[in-house]
Amino acid sequence: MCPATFAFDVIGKKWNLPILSVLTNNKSVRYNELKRLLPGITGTMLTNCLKELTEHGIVHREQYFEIPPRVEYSLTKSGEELAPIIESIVVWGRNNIEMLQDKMK
Amino acid sequence: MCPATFAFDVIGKKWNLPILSVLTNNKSVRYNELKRLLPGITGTMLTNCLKELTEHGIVHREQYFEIPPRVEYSLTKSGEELAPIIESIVVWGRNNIEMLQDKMK
DNA sequence: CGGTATCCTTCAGGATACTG
DNA sequence: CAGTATCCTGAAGGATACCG
Repeated sequence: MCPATFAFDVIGKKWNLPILSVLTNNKSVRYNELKRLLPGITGTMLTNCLKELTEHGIVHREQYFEIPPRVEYSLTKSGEELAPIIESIVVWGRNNIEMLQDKMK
Repeated sequence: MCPATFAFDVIGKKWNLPILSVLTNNKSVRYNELKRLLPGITGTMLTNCLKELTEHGIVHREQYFEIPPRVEYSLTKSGEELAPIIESIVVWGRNNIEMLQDKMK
């Protein structure tokens, strides 16, 4: 598969950027915490996305066998390399939305 | 709307990154040329995406009233600011896909 | 050439209930 | 707590035909 296609698929999934954004701003996040920080996401979607991101080596899943169970999600090395990109996307969004609003006036 | 949400929506649409990627590598592209450079896209989708990107001030549409008609699409100032981001996404994809393939071995 | 209009299909994503 | 399993809906996306 073409690297660009691979990257565009990862970046271009509805919930992936929001999830990665949360993980960029928090060292390690639990499942339900992640869900709380992502208003509108359903459990099914969160699970699917995390699974895919984990398989792609972008997110790390650490399971602690305690009662009650605890699972922590964090960025892998690959995921951390994505962090500055996500940051610049947010910055771009901030600049661009201002331009749009100026036009509306 | 939150700037991050706005940016994630733009970036997170299936065909937007591929389209912007083509426009990043070509100063100005015609409709059918764009379609040819994006294998798999349908006319409907290309039209919808271009319309939305134009409304968001990311893509510029220049119409020449000739016979036969000619329409050129290019990046606006906002769109050009996105170019380095797209480039770094592609670079990230190239590095990451290698890591994935190494794991498969 | 560069679309639009129309109708159709598929699957991403959602709701709910249940489990180790 | 952190999921699975199941079923379901709607909207993203596709195919086709036609138009300025």
